[in-house]
Amino acid sequence: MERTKRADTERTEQAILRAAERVLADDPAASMERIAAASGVARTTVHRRFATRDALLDALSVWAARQFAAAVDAVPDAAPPLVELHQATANVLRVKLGWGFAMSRPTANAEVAAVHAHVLDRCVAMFGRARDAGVLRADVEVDWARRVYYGLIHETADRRDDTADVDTLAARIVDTLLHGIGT
Amino acid sequence: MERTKRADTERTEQAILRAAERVLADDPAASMERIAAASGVARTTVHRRFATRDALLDALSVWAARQFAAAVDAVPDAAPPLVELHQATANVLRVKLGWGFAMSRPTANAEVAAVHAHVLDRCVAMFGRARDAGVLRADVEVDWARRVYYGLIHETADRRDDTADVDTLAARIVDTLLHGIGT
DNA sequence: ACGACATGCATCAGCAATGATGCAAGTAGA
DNA sequence: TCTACTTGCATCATTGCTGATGCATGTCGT
Repeated sequence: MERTKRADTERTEQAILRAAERVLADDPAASMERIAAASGVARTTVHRRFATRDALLDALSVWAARQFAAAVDAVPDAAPPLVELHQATANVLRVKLGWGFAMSRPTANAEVAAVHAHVLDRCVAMFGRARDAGVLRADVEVDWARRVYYGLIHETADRRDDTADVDTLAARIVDTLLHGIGT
Repeated sequence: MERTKRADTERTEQAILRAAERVLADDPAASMERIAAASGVARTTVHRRFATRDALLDALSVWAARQFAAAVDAVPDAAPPLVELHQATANVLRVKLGWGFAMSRPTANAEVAAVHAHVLDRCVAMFGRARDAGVLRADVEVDWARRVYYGLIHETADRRDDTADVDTLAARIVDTLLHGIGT
């Protein structure tokens, strides 16, 4: 079923996906034409690689989801909660800085949904460990905690004019998440 | 230049704007057809009231911006920082829960830009007063504080399945903003 | 080097959304 | 009530996007 792809095919597909992310982040309604132009290929080539516009968006989401999963799964869950939190944040930021559009796009794709569910599980588990370790307040709803965390990451990843490195950004997120900005 | 509108014209325009918010929040690429249907008017009527699609989106943004400005300006800036913060949050939430799409949409409209700039000014001023009153840490960058604040409001307004009332939501936002979710 | 495959280009068909208009019926406001 | 305005309906033109295909040229992998 899965015949090995030729190297140039692979390169073309990557170029298209990267361009799609870039262009669509700027304008979610951008046409295939513009994506093709940004990829450096002809529009017909895009259609040959991705049968329909939906198929392209789907592939984009799947591609981003896989990197997302990899970033999350690369974090050792045996580390101390604070270390784990920082690592996870930094890893996710690294992916989200480059694939923000693809990662935020709602999709019906099963694999993407599975990844998000899996990440959510790990996130909740991580917060659970943090709470057990006394790092998190016990009276905060888990769902709200998670939303605040996602929100901070989103807010940080949205501005790529930030020149700070990923670890600095992650540190700021974790600090704000835990202590807020009040005295 | 500004002839007084007939009452039914006014009603129709309102209905269209409300429907547009509702429909576009669900699908930002929805057609005029769908918006018209949701408004309970014919598609041609929408075109009579708003010459082009852009004009409609623009009017929608302006309408939301005015309510936004009103919500912010209704907060007395002589109140104690914590009270002011809570009031502002609740007022903005009230508007944003119903006009989230229109308020988040990027636009080149001058009036909308002016409103956002004005709100930003008031926000920064409010944070300044809060800091002077010892409510905010002095070592936090103002811009980051503002982004976290906006992010929390956004995160809260995104889920209207929350049955909690606006004041409860605002209280949670302020608490999280100031103290985070850590111990 | 050779066969298989990918690409660019030109070109086509189809479609859905936009925007406009004339006309008859309804409604607001004085 | 009378006038001016608004609306719904039917209809049309235009436009921009999508998706497909045939052919010549170029590139990959063995």
